[in-house]
Amino acid sequence: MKPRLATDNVINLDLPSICADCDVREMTLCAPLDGREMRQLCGLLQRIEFADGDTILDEGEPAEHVFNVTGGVVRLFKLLADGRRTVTGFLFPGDFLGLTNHETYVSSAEALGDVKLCRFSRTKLEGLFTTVPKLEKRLLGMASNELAAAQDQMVLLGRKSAGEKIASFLLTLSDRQIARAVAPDPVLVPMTRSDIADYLGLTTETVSRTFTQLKVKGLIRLEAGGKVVLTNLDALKNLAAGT
Amino acid sequence: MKPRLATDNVINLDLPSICADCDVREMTLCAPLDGREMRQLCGLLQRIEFADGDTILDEGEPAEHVFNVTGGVVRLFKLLADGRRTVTGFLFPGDFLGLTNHETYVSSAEALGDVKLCRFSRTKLEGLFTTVPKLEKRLLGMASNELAAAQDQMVLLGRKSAGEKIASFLLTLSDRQIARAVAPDPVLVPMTRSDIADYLGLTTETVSRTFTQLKVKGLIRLEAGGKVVLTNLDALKNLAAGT
DNA sequence: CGGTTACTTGATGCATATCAAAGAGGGTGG
DNA sequence: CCACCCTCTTTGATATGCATCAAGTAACCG
Repeated sequence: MKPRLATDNVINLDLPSICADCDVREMTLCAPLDGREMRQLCGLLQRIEFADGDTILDEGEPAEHVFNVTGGVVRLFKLLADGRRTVTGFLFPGDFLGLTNHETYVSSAEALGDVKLCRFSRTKLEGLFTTVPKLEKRLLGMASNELAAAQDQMVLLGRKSAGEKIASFLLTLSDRQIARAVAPDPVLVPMTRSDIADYLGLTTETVSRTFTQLKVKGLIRLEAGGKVVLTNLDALKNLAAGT
Repeated sequence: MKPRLATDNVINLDLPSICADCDVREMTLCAPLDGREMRQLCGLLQRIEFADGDTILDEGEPAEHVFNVTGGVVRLFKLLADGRRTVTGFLFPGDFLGLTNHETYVSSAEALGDVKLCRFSRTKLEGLFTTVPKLEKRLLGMASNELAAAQDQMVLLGRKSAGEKIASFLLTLSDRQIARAVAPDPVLVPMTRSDIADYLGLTTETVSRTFTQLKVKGLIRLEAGGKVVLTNLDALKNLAAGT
């Protein structure tokens, strides 16, 4: 809940170490920027951290900031009036948080374990668009990718069986590990069965049972610490694709 | 032959008639453009038409063009390997088609009845971004809206019952009619039960049964020509919100 | 009008939800 | 360092909402 500002008294100098040692720069908003542009952007960001379960922002609240995830995992979700929850996505280092065309956020965001973010004032970032159009182009690209992922998720939610959903989920996590230069195979699953269930339109029990079934069928192996080894990648891919 | 004052409606007279008599300009990409910019954009578009069932573009094919829908309804969909279909959206006049950050389209698009589009070369449109940054800003705004809608659809697909899905669907259609300055109440439903089913993650039978149930409960009235009268708007809204 | 496609309705089945309870970690305080 | 507690996970038994299978009916169109 209470963000800890890592930059409380820091004046941003020519080479702010805050960005110089950022290890996700190539995957974020910042990727296309040159040194001078980086300094401009870096000049208006703050680093903040959250602990497990902390609320980062709430759906419907004024969208004053946007964020880059620099460490940890963020859970995005929306609620129905009676409490039913849909997890609309999980954000990993390099992902962008808070994009909206309205005055308010469209999903809520919570920390899933310790989370590090860099935070920008939305208006200040938009102010940079005129002098650094690359930024806006980059944001459009990221939004387009999100949109494509959202459509894949619609296919998953609307037309896939529980087994196909879990298989797709694991493969997506694996692909995202590759994108972050993490080995694809032991898939790290930091979220709870309940989070997964609300992400895939299932219940925790069904998620658990389906993991066991995939294990019994020899497609995966469950290891301690939420690690999943993909023991039959081809079969998993076929299952995920609906073959 | 006319003065080129950038702020004047007179500019319309200078526009090619193809854009001058466009009745969805205020809802499309073009909304924020002034007369001179409109002429630039208009100079590189083509008007094309499709008949019912025609394929407009295919998922996976090279994304060479982007489109504005100027008339009719477009069905967007994705297929699984075994033929299962998910309708990822319906596009109405003013909607944008073909946004992607990849080399290829991410969904297929078909005409649902007669459709009129204006078509742009993707590279030429992107070329305009540098001189008309408003265009890129506008596209980002539209993409952000799409993203918000996609997340609502995830909630619908993952957590809503058949009745809640149909209610939400009808209310969304109604809202979009308002956005196009069409009366909200007789909701026009030009798509088949099968299209609706593939959009909501149901079967045609369940869609049909659910319409009948809503009719029996007095929430809607079904009329000829695919018109649906919302006879109890509050109840429908409560149902859609999950109350 | 006849053929075709879309829609509705009914009977039955099944995948997943729900209800219930027993393990399995994981952290904390004694 | 252990014992306890809390939460998460797994497994089992049962229920149910929607899918599937199967006709019949209405709408559409050449």
